[in-house]
Amino acid sequence: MTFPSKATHQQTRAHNAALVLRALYDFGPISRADVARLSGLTRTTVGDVVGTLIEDGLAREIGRGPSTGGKAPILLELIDGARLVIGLDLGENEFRAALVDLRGQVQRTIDRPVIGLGGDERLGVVHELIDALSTGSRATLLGIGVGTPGIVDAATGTIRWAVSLDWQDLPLGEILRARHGVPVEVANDSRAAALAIELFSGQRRSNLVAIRVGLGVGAGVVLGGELFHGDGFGAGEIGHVVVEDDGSECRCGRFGCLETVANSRAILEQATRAARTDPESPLGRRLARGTGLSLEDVRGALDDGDETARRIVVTAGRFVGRAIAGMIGVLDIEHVVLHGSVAQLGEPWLAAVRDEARRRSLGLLSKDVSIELAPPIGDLVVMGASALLLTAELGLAGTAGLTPRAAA
Amino acid sequence: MTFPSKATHQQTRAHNAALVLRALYDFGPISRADVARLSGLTRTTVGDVVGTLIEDGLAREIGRGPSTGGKAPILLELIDGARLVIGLDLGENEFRAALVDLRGQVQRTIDRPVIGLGGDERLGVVHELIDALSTGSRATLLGIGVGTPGIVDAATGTIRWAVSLDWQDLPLGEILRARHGVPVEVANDSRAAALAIELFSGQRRSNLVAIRVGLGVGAGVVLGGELFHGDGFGAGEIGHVVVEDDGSECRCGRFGCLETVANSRAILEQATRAARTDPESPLGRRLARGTGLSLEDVRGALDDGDETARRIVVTAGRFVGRAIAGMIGVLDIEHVVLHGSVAQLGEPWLAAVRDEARRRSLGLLSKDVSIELAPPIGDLVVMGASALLLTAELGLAGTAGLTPRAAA
DNA sequence: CGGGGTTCATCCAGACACTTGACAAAGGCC
DNA sequence: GGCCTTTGTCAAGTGTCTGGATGAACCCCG
Repeated sequence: MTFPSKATHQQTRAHNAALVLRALYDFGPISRADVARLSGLTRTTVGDVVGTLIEDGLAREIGRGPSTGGKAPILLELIDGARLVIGLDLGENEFRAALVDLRGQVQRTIDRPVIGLGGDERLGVVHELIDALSTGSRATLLGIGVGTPGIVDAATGTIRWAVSLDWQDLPLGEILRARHGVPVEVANDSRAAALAIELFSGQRRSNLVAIRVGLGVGAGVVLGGELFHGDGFGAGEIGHVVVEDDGSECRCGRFGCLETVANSRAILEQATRAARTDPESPLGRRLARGTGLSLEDVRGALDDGDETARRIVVTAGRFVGRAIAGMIGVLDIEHVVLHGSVAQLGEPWLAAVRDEARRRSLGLLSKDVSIELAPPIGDLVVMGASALLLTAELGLAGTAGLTPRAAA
Repeated sequence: MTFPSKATHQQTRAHNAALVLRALYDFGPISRADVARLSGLTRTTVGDVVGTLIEDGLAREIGRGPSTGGKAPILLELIDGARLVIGLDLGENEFRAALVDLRGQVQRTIDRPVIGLGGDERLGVVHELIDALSTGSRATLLGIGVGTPGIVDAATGTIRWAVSLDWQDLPLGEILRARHGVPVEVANDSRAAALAIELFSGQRRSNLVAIRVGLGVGAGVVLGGELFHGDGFGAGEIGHVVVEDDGSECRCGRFGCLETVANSRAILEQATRAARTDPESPLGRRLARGTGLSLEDVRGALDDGDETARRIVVTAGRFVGRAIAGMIGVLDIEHVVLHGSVAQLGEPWLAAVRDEARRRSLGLLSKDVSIELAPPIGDLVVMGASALLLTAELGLAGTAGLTPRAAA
């Protein structure tokens, strides 16, 4: 049993400083007095904290605001570019790195294909990407965030198991910290994406589930504004819950996993079969055009009113809805966000997800549930990787800065 | 959006005081120096806090322990009976109240049948029970905890919806606080039970799910040592997730809810049908004996090797296992505890639950999962109601005392 | 145009709680 | 008996929040 850790004055300060920073982040430009009202801190304390923020170059005064009957307030704003973070998306086929500012604005992006590379070579690519982005901005580099497939021990930054990257028990966090000398956060890609939505979508929803449906199916669970990892850092691994008896084989070795019925491959396989059966259908004509069907083709077929395509997509969507219904029961979470390549199929799929989720969950709970597509805020994994770091270092998400880490 | 609240010195103190109390609670008898080592606090601070605890009558010195090479430590222990709480279990048929000490030891219990009573009369029974238990012990009465069916706004103590008790939007917390002048915590009974297991089972497991399978099916989700309520205080309401297409009608109005296939009624109905079909079977002979079958009869039939009974029980258990598999995927929680009347069927049921949960969840996650029956620590709802209060007022569970409440 | 009221920001003294360093008390070991 | 170790406490110091007071800045109004 781990014993909870003590509280210190430094933590109090860190918490309140994070509070002020977050007020600037979410509500700026804003005056000291308004920050005080918003946070409950005294004007004195806010003034003091703001002083250090300005000293650190994180905030600045931008002149006077309108008076409300008395002295006009001095408006403060966060300096978006005061710190930069590097967000990494270690995709199966391609690694992407981006230099991102505090608001999630991407300054530069680099991609590198990694198909066919071994584990060590892939690690080399990671270094290379970071080096390329960090030259010239090292002064303001807040740290490095990494989103990767597989199971990641986010506490230490160790990748336990990432088959598709040929990595096992790789202490990536430690390696990057040692080599680049900045804080590093590592998490599973779907989890990271969830945090991106929490932080950058413009609406803080302290509890939310973000489900990624693409080739894989995975979710990120945000509770109390913070990523929830579970006992073994596997929270959100819903893709391999068995949902169909006697289903087809999954890459995990089991049969009938959610992935096998709801992911992009499942949809494409069925679509291809349907296309072969009826070459004159919209799906069939699309198959004839090229080497194989893509989700774009399926989407096109849907637009053309292909009934078979619709049925395939709806069936896949229903399985996702079913999984959501289960989550609603367990967590009673009001916000579910969908993303990934399959989510981009749009309406008929989304409608099926929603319908099935509502049909299968307690009305009292589900009536307030919103199931939406992710807002277009860029590459969610890269953004999420950045969000990991902003949260850990600046307390921009979550309950703001009470972690020992933030006090350091 | 609610803005996080500020940190103060009082909260720091409350947190650290809770930490010391908890060290005494979990590891006592223990010396000040050991508490300091355990918590990371300095000996000075620990000594100071212990002073106030002794002043408040919560702890006492019980003489010297063995020396480890230096001055022998003064051992401290929690005074179990220093405070008492009243725990209420508002069951459908019967209200139960118990006077419980800090260790969960029950001092006195009172039961009152409430069958046939209206909502107001039931509220009267609640007052009556509290009055009966609180006379003579008001000085040390820490507060009142309530476990009730239905959806409860635990933040305010308002019962939103409890059909079986004929209550709707009843501000029970406020009513009891006003009438009895002590802190009051109200929560759903299944949630409360989960907290009881967390606090009183002797093993703190910061994440756990406790599933109650009886006439109703409900769970309590403990995350980070604290009850998780969800956005609408419905977290754990898994009984009404639809798990069977074209299933039978549930009391919630839907068809095929988990309850309809896994609760005691489902088992008894199928058992009765089987008993009628084959009157010579163990089930059949038991049906002939009385007016109807009980779970005891089913259990007896299982012991007699009734294959049909086994199949019925296993089928019901499998549905629970399926629900657990879903939870493992979403939350990756290692500890699942089962309780309620159906859980007492024992082995074949439990084995089916376990087997199905493992078969349907990702091996990497489920291999470390323990699915156990609740330890025999008395009436779980009464204990849980008490635990609610001990947690809120003394910070005995959870991350210890950082809530504004505890600072008061 | 000046006075009164209001709001903003800061300064300063005080309170609170943790930290550090020192020390006496109490035990074991040689 | 002397020395070392450990415990518990004390006093001084430090960091941080609080609350009252003060000056600055602005609006409104006569």
